[in-house]
Amino acid sequence: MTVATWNINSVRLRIDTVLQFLRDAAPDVLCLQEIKTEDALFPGAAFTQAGYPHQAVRGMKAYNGVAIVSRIPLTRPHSLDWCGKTDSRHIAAEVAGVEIHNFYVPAGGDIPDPDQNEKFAHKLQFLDEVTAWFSTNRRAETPMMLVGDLNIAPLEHDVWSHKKLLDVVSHTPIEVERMGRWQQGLAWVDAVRHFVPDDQKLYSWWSYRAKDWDLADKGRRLDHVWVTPPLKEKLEAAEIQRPWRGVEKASDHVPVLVRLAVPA
DNA sequence: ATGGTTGGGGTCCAA
Repeated sequence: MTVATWNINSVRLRIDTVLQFLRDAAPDVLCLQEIKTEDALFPGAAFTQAGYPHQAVRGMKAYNGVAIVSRIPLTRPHSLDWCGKTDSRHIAAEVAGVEIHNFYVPAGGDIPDPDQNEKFAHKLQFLDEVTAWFSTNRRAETPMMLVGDLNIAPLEHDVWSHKKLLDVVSHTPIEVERMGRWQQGLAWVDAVRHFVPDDQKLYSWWSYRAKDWDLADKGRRLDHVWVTPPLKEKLEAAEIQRPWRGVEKASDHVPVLVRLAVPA
């Protein structure tokens, strides 16, 4: 089974690009974030026509929104709310005996101080709530995947300059530490770093604001795929597909793919 | 230190 995750930054605007990706990469499951549409306007028919009829969508108007589309049957779809908000940042379902959790973690605004910036406070609370939820409701022995735009680049070489980004939201020690607790809670394995050494630069996002994103290459690895220990020995490959950042009208994120030795 | 770009919805907010 191959699972992909992609922050698409409007699924309606980029539906043709996504369909091209599905033809090109042919994942069994695609998890999307920032679909930026209410459920009624989600392009479900286009995905069905492309061979992905099994779908779980949690959208809202204009902001956020997550979805899972699959070639193979998807059961037990459910979405959870966090921090007392109904802002469409989580959806989960079971595919081929694996429970997949798809997250869009709050970006956290600009100021890395929860007392001055309520968006950063929200991000930290969100991380604490999901950590507590998994420790209460799930076990590390259960085969699960956790994917999505987690809006944190935890390792030194998950950003273009560790020193320059220490005070930049997405790479501050406070949120990296929070993310570490989340990961350690169920002994989640970083499926991409499983294949790529920690001292090698790895990015999944490049700002729209850079003059030449490719040349400057000031990226961050904000998009992640984690698996619980029973799936660790089943990991076969992982890939971050950088070329999608260079297409016409690209998302600022690129897809991340992980292949598992699990029959689809 | 500053400003740079994009998307959605509606004349600004979030990233």
